Amino acid sequence: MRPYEPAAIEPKWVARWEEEGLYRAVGDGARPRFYALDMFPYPSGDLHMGHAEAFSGGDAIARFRWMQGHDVLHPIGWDAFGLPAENAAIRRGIHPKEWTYANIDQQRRSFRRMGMSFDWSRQFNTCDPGYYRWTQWLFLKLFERGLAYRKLAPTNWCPKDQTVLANEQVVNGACERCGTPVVRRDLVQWFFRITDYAQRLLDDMEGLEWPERVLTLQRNWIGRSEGAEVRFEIAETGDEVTVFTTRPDTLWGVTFFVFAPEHPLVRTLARAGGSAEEVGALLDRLQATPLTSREQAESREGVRLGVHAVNPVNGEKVPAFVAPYVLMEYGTGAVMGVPAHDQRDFEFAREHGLPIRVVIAPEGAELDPDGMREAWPHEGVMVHSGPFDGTPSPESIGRVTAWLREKGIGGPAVTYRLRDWLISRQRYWGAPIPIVHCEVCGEVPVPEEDLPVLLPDDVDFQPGGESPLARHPTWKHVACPRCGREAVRDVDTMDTFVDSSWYFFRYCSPHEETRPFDPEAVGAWMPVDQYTGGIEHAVLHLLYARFLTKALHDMGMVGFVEPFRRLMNQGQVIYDGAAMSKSKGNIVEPMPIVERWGADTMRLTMLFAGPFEDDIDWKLIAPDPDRPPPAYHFLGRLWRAVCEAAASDAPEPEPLVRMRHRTVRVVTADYERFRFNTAISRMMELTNEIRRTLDAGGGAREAASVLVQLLAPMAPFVTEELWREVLGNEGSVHTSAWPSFDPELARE
RNA sequence: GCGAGAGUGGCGGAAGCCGGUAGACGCGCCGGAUUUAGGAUCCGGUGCCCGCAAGGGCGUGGGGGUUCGAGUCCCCCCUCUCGCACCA
Repeated sequence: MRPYEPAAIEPKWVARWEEEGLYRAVGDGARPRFYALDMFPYPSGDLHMGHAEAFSGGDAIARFRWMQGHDVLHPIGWDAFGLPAENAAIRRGIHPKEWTYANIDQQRRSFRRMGMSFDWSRQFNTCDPGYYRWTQWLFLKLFERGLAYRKLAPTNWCPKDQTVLANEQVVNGACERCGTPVVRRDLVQWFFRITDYAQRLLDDMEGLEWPERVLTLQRNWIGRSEGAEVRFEIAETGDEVTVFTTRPDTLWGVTFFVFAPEHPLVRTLARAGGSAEEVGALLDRLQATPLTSREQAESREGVRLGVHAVNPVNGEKVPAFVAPYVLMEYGTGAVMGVPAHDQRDFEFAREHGLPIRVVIAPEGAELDPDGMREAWPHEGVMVHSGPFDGTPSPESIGRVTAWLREKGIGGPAVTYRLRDWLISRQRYWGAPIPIVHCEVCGEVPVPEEDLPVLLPDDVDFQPGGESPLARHPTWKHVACPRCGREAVRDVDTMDTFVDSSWYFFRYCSPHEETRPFDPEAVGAWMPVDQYTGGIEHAVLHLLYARFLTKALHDMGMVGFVEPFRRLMNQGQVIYDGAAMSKSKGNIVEPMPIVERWGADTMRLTMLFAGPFEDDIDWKLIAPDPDRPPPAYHFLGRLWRAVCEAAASDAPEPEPLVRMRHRTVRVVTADYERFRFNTAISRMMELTNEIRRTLDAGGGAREAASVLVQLLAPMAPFVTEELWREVLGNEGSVHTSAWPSFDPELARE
């Protein structure tokens, strides 16, 4: 009997499978289609442990579906533009292009070595002009429909990376990529109008088979809030100011009024109220304050504007303030102050000596405003509220809202936390925004036939506050496409997340040269049946991709509104309780392990370590780097058992027959639910039973054959070698028909 | 604070929706066989406590409840992880 030697068998099969064209998606409709998608990798180096984990699971699903008779689309490509590659290239003193393509080559080699069942004929990189011309094309389509627009807005600026960031890319007030606290900058930037889709992004979650965690994250991020809007008037100037509130039932408790510092009326009202100097000083100070420290300061500072707001429900005049605790980005940028029933307003009132008026009373009790130590934000009965006295809480909000509408001073309103997606980047390594700025014509889209707007290679790409493209001597100077006068190109590039928000469409027809994708191919393959990737994209990529799909749907380009039917998140691979990182020096590389012990061992170890969505602590799983990871021993046992079983023609005893059928039943169900770990444990049991049977003189050929098939999606090499060379089958185990079971025999 | 999820041997983890011998499978450890040797292979043992043994007792974060029967269902509490966090 030959020993189990992964290094001797694995490379051989990589070559054979490619020769035989085993993993080409056909798309002829002869078999049911299955689109198995893995989040495409970012080429920042060789594959890491996270890739090994994610792709082991994604590949198992694709192979399982293949054996079940599906026509599987399992593509691969590279998310190749963006900051990390650019920063790494700068550190190494080489061109981002060179660095990126070298990494792609390396990752491609590693994927092949691992035996991934990708359809290599469909691969592409987002930094290739053949791809990004269509990213630019999509920008133009969004622009046409008013979904891409430019505005002056306060933005999150990363001082280290020298670019603006989207809200989704700011984590705890710091740059998602480098951890530097972001500062505020007012800049004219391009945005995608994702807020138009806020409600649909919420509603369409209903039909998604996604982990609850991810849906919750998206729901929170969109942050729908129901309430009312109410129009106040500024007594001294007659300006009308609308506020949003979730508690219209507390309107009779308003004792002051507050504007966000960025509110457009603040400076004029300050002048009108005689507080221009003091207010100006506050605004100047805030302008220089990083967003983070401003958000974290829970101070209740504020300045009296000197004007008053008129409460429309009772005509009372209350003093107006400007205060940093009110955010321009949420609601209308102005709020009514109800200290008795809102904690922030309570603190503000105490700080500034403002009256506290109780208008909601707890069941059968009174609140004493002077004795209150905090606001009372709970339900209760309305008091001191004119016509609404005695109205109990649950329905009071609706009644007051209806009344506001009748009186013409407000009405129901919904507000979302979601902000428009800022997509401009002041960096080199990205797709140029296909717009020309003309002094006469304004923002002029680059004509479709002139796409792509090529990213020039000869640029000093050091970040420097404005886009490096601006420093190129000639690139930006063009004739206006509309009037022919001298004009300049937009010098910013697009956020990498724009590139990745549509790549899954491209896979369906990757060689299209006259359009981004063939709608027919997209209609046939999509939505994606199974999407595998990390949870870190819960409110980034996954939200953007959903938005873009809906936009394409509205343009009549696709017939569905959700791109990913089913989503599976793998856990992280950590080491000794902490994330692997260069600074900690605890990085374990997957490829040396693959070279030494085999890809099958690597894959099976990942999948057996625990539930797919749970984190794996590599130190606990494989504490000694010089000893084989645990799955290696199992594969050796399997190898010997199958070799022995193949050599015997003795009849298979009934207990083994039953176990064989049972295993097929349970393992099939486990694959469907991504329960790789328990599937493997079942196969280990079958392996043990085969050994016992053989030792007792029984036969186990059929059981061994079934076992090899069941394991094939997770350990493609050893099973192929056993299937063809040991069990003597003609074709590949990976195109063999998934074993069936007799329900009678498969009973427990 | 709000939201989501989780607490099971020395360790990773099993015990589906719908209560039925808790700890499958594996790692580690202990003992044995084979071997020049082994980090190779094979066999046996391994939740905790008492006991030489037969056997007995205790066990799924804590407390209570429902039930013939609870890791699983209900109530209260504790701990941990992850999001969001001045969102009006």
